[in-house]
Amino acid sequence: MGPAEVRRHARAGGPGGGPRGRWPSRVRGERRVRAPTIYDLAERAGVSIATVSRALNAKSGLSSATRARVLAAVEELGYVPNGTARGLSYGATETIGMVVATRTTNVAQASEEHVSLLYVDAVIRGAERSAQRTGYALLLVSIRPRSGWEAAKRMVGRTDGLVIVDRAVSEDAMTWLAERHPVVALAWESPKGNEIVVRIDNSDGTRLLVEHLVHVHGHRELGVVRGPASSFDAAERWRTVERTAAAAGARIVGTWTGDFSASSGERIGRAIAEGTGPRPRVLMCMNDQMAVGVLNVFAQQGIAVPDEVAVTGFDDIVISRYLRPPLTTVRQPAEELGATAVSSLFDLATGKGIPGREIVLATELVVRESCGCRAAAWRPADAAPPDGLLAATSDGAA
Amino acid sequence: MGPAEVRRHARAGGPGGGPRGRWPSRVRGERRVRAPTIYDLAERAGVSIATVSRALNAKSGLSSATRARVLAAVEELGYVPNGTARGLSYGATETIGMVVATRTTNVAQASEEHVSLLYVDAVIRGAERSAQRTGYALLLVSIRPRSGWEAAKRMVGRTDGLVIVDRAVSEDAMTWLAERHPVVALAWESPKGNEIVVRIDNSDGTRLLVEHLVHVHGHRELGVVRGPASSFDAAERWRTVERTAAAAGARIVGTWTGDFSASSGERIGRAIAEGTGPRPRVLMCMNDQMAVGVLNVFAQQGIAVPDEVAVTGFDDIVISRYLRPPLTTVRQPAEELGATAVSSLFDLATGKGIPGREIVLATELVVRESCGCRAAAWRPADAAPPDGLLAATSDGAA
DNA sequence: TACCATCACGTAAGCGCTTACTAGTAAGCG
DNA sequence: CGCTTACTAGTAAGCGCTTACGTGATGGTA
Repeated sequence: MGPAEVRRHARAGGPGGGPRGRWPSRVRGERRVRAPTIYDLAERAGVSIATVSRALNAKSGLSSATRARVLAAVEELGYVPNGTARGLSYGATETIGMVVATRTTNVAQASEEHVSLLYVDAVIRGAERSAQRTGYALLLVSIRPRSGWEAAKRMVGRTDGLVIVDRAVSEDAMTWLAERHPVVALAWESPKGNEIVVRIDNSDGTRLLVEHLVHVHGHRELGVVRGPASSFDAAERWRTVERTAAAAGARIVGTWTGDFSASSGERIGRAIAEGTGPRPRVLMCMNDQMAVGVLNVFAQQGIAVPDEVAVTGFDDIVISRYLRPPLTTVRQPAEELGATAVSSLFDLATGKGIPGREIVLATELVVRESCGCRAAAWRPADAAPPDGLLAATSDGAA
Repeated sequence: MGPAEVRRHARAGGPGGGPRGRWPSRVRGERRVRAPTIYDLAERAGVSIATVSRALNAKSGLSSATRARVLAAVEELGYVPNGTARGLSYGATETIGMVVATRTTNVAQASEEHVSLLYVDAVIRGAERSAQRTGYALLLVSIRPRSGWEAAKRMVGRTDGLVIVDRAVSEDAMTWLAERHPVVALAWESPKGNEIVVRIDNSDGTRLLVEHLVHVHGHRELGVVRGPASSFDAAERWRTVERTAAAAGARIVGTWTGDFSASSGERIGRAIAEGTGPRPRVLMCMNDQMAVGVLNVFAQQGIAVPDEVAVTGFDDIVISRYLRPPLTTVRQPAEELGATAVSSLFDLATGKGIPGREIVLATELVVRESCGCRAAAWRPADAAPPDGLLAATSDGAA
């Protein structure tokens, strides 16, 4: 076995290539060598590149001596496989794309918007965790309001599947994407095409919350802060409030419409505080962020929560438990949403997943104090359930 | 010019390849066609693949008629370039890797840890935003405590540069990485190798905070909740507290050591609340998360903040402004940190950046109410600066 | 009218890797 | 002792794209 001929076509400065990356290999005294390839490894170990590849990928049909020789060369040269080349050859990138929407580019507004991003951050984290478990990486791309979905399109050629979060693209775009790539949509209406939809059970959580307010606290008149008309979640929650309230014998005495942001909650809170009419005794906000805004204004205006007005939210974002009073809300399992999205993508890949399927995750009533319940004791970072009052599942049960 | 011969080497089921991805092209009735390549475009438009490539990349030397023909074919076929192939050929992936550390995998503990992740989330967001501006995507990888840095290593072969957040890898690993890839380290000590370090000015912010407590509120005795010994930030903040306190004529009357988590803050808060000795009148927590824990315990135990004990933090995480009382802290520009990291990476690429350089971002004192200042009025989502008392920059000034 | 830029496009090599196919060799068997 | 079988390892094609070179056609100039 003559030591394999190596160094093919002597890199005649032809097209493509050069050292790894377009990036200059030597900038201002920086020392960075050309990244070794399997050709270098092969030369070093005295084998062919096929053998190197087999050794690297732990394929069978190799003597352990040869394998050891190759792995030694890997150490000596500090070899790292070129994922791009691997992906091209192997036919899979081992990457999952995550497309999220960014509401604002405005830096001044950024800190305000942070609050609304907490939810997406959690989804991303869950997805990353799930992807990591199978050795995949997450390619993150955000889409600005007017920027179009070109960025999402480009992801098709760079990933093995796509997770679209929360209306980051239009319906047409979704269809286009799902026609040619495995796609999972989060918080989307029922699938029309190949995409798998993962969302939460808005109606169950909303129902539990309404029933808690009516049956435990005896409220018969509800105020509601609705979400934007464009939101599927907002619509579903509102529908359920109407239906459940009627069934439970309660009346809706006032509605306000926000856009899911904390500042819209503040606007509404101010309107209520400064209004002359009778205030509702309870204000159901259709998400936590608006509740945060309302709570802030009420604190400022000296309106006691929950004694004068009870306030509730929806989502259970991280900050809700740290508010004063801690916010009673419905937990939406954001991390699990992300994790489920990724595993559904894998299912789609292995043929186990059913295109066009819909997966609904359970929500959970989280009773804290803003509804009028009293925490009997504290547990780390959160309130214990009020003493015996409620039948519904409480916070931290998991 | 005879219409170019197309469809080379008739795909004889050879190695590699097949339709895009390892993923089956047809799962349970799902319709997904083989992704069109430039060969398909070339055939459709009646030109060669070189011409297609030139049209796609807006190169010159093409008649506008030909270009239009190619672009029409793109629309008709729904073509998306294969980023992997492009990356391999072009020599750049147009992707930036972001390596972050995950503290826990434990799902039950997850909600507790969320708080500590807020900071990293913000950094990621900033980086993504910055990358997006130049058409780059972010490849996100997290590293678990014991998982080793293999994942980071693999990123070298899949990205054009790496951002390492907050000690996600060891020093040796950092050196190894920086030797063969453009690397920016966040919250790292001074660079020893090629890496560029971006961090915040811990000492300036800490100094302002100490001086505020001493000169504005007249505190002469400070309690300090220190961070973990392993943290560079914690050490620097602590050093500055000691130095500045001495210079300002104040004494440190007690120190406790936490690990930067909210739960360690609760532990310490409990120890202080239940302890028999005299309580410090002010407690400087070296990050916000520990302050959150302290505040929670104090609320539970009926200790008035700031009247009995003033509490301060460091970081200005999102929730700090919504705590009761709103937390006085030092703002660390997390998003800017991420954005700066990415732009430094680009600088490194274009030769403008200096390897081994250190970039320090300014911090800002954020006076709210937990220090004893009183908000005169509220502004959206935050408190206005206390009336005339302070010289330091206040929150929301931007 | 011969010649030479210029333009528009085609040809083909090569990016680094995986893998089907092939070949050589040692062991097993009648 | 010739022949099959099982390993091990090499050869080369091909993944989809970019781009250095070539090559006709065109038009301008001497």
